[in-house]
Amino acid sequence: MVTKTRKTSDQERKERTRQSLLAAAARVFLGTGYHKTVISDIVAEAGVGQGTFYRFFRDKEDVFSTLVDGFIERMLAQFADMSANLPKNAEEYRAASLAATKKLAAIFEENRELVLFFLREAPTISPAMAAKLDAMLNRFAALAGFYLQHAILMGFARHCNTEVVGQALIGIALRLVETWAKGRFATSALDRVIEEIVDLAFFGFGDPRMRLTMVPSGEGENR
Amino acid sequence: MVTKTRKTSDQERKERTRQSLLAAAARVFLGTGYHKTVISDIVAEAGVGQGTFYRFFRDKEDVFSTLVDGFIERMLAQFADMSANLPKNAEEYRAASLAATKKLAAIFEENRELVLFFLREAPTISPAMAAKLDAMLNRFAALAGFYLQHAILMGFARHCNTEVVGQALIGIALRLVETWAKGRFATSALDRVIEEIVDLAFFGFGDPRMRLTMVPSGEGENR
Amino acid sequence: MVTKTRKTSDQERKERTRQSLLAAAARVFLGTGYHKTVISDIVAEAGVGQGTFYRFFRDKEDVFSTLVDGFIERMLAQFADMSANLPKNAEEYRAASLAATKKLAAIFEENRELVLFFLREAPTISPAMAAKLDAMLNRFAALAGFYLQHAILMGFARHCNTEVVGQALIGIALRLVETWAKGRFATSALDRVIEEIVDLAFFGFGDPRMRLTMVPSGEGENR
Amino acid sequence: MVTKTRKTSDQERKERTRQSLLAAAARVFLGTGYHKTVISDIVAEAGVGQGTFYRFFRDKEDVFSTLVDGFIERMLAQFADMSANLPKNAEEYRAASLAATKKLAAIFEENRELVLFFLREAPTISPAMAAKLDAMLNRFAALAGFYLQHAILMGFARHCNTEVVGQALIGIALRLVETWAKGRFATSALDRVIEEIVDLAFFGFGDPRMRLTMVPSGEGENR
DNA sequence: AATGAATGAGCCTTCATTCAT
DNA sequence: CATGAATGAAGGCTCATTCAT
Repeated sequence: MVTKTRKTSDQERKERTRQSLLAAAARVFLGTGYHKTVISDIVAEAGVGQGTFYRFFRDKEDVFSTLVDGFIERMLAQFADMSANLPKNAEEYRAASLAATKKLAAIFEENRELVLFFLREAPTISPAMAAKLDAMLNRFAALAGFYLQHAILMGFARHCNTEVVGQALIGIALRLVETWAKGRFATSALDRVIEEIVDLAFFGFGDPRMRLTMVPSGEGENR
Repeated sequence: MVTKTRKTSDQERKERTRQSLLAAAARVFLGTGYHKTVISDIVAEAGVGQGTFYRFFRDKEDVFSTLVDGFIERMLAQFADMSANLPKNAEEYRAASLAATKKLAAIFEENRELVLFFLREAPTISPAMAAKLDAMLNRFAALAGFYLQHAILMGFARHCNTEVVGQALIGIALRLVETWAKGRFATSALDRVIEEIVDLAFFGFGDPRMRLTMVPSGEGENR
Repeated sequence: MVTKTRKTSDQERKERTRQSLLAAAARVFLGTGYHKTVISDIVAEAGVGQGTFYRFFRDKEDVFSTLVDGFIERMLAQFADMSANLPKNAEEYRAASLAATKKLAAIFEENRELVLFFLREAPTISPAMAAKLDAMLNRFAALAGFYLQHAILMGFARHCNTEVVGQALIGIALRLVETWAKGRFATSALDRVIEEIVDLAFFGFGDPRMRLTMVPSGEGENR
Repeated sequence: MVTKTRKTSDQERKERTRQSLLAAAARVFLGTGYHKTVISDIVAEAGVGQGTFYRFFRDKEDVFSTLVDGFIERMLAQFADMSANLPKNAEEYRAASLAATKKLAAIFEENRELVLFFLREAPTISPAMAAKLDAMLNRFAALAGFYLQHAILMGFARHCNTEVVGQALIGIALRLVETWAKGRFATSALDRVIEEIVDLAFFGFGDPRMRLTMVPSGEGENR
């Protein structure tokens, strides 16, 4: 007779197996790369039987997808509350931008390998997976664009195409993540790099004196 | 005895075969993706026998690598002469940046699929291929950094970490390439997008009035 | 959960599969020759799937090697106890030689094809395999040499280079095995052939009267 | 117009090509082993085109066979005259045996690698090739048997099965060739080894005193 | 006659997937 | 439910052989 407790423990054991498969898959994927990973690597790493894999996942893409979904979920959760309090002035805006960037960097530091792996491999796995990555990046781009839009409306950012700039900011982040991971910028502390690019985003690299003449709507400046 | 004409025509035939394999490989890679492509796809597309492939290439990676080398070579050739005449003032600098970006965009437009393919797949193919892509991007980043450095010395760019900014600019370019390819920015013309990001690079998105207070050396501006 | 019985029966099934592959390999090797045999012949003969072969053996040489190791092991086991009781006089020595030769012949009769196959093919398969055969033959040669040495010391064999003679005896055995297998000596019974060569080994074919003059230490004989 | 000289030189060139293919094949076979040798190795070694091979030989076995035929022919030529003068007494018989063995050894020394190669590989190449080797060895065995028969008839060899002993002698030769080639017997000079085995053949290793009692027809000895 | 580019049959090997226990 | 033995489809690669030049 199957008691309720028995059922529960069965359930729990099953879930534990599933988790160890997921964890094993993550480790193997990171070490070997998605395309070179074979199912038997995963089950060996997880210490379960070959057939067990198929009780939980359809195939390699399925387990990858599951892993990725979890990651994206955690990722977006971190920024879910961000839209709650919008900056009220330029100072706050810059501070919020700096904070958001640092938060992003922190998340990246914690998940360094997984992030890089996902960014690099997702586009080559399947259209579905590529779309998932794309959707995530676009959400971030849209978020940045939304803040920028707000700043423009509030008058503490100049008028610009927020869609383009939003994507550009994501591009900066992605490239710096890659470069940072490869150990370039060795001399600069991460915080310095972040400030550097926030400055870039706010002020560009142009000489301040130049812009007086170059920006059409320049009359506001030389008051 | 082998006549000279015989040898020449053999040589030519061989080269034609090689080229048709390369072209076929490019087409198949783009359509199917590197990892899902099998050699028999390529030879079928090229209309040659299976064994013929191995007369020219060691394996799939070899043909990919050959394709990529050709592309990188053409790419760098386009920018080889750029360092010849450095901009002499801010105006020229901005014009040169705009021109370079447009040139890059034009090259991309011509090789749209190959570029995207290389950017996406290279990191997952092999460490060697990843290194090749990385090297190319770093060269561009260094080039941008070098120009920026020159501008700073000339006094028409503000002082900043040229290494970081160089990479950031590459990031912007990569992300916009991706986004553009997916048909976003549908409403904006390519030229507008380019101007937008060159402006971003020069001036940031910060409100010009803001920087008066935020940039320490701001007094130079409102004299 | 895996029960102990499950594990046991799995183990047994696996071993049975392995054995049927080994047996099939032996049959196919003998019929087709090592070099012309292909893996698919073996699996077809064994009645298992193509992939199954690779669960047990690395390649063709591996299965051959396994087969050979088993054979050598059985072979040497037969002669392991031989050194226990050394002959105490010439009579015993001759009897022991006859017995050993007959035993060898019996083993050969039982494994006729495998022996011939191994003798013929091993040298062409790989240096490792050639060395294995060589080692086995040298062990037999050394064994024969050792007995001869003992006989010389005991005074019932004339002094000679035991190393050379040991190898010569192996040579005789090998050649007769080959010839016998081909059905020559059809008229003579195996036992007669064996006696013939034991006599050859003991007395040579020279006329007894001749040796009186030819052997330097001949004075012992015509007392 | 094709002159006679033109024809001749064409003929000669063709023959030279054929010879260089044969020589190249021999070198490659010895270095690589028959089974691992591929046609392209041979043509590369010979410095001719791939197709040229097929103008002279049907396939790999054909060229091997040609090589072997030449070798056997030369081999047998060396012993063709031997039957001319048969030994007239035991002394001559022994001397002739020694001489023949030394001649054999000399031939072997000159063609060491080719001989070993042929002995080892022939049985695994095809039944036809195995038969060729077998036939050659049997001819030698028959030759030895014939001499022995003659000696028996003349009364300077004891009565024995000449067929068996003939093969046994070949066996001794083959085994010593193998062993000698591997560098064993390092201490003994070749001539000593040869004398050793001729003695073995004539007298066996048995103690001369023993045979008085053991050979049934022993009374003839101590007359 | 000689060449060597091209070919494709054929073998090896891997690995996702099934299924009896 | 978990297992792992067994499978065979699929793809890589080699190399003997052909044939246009």
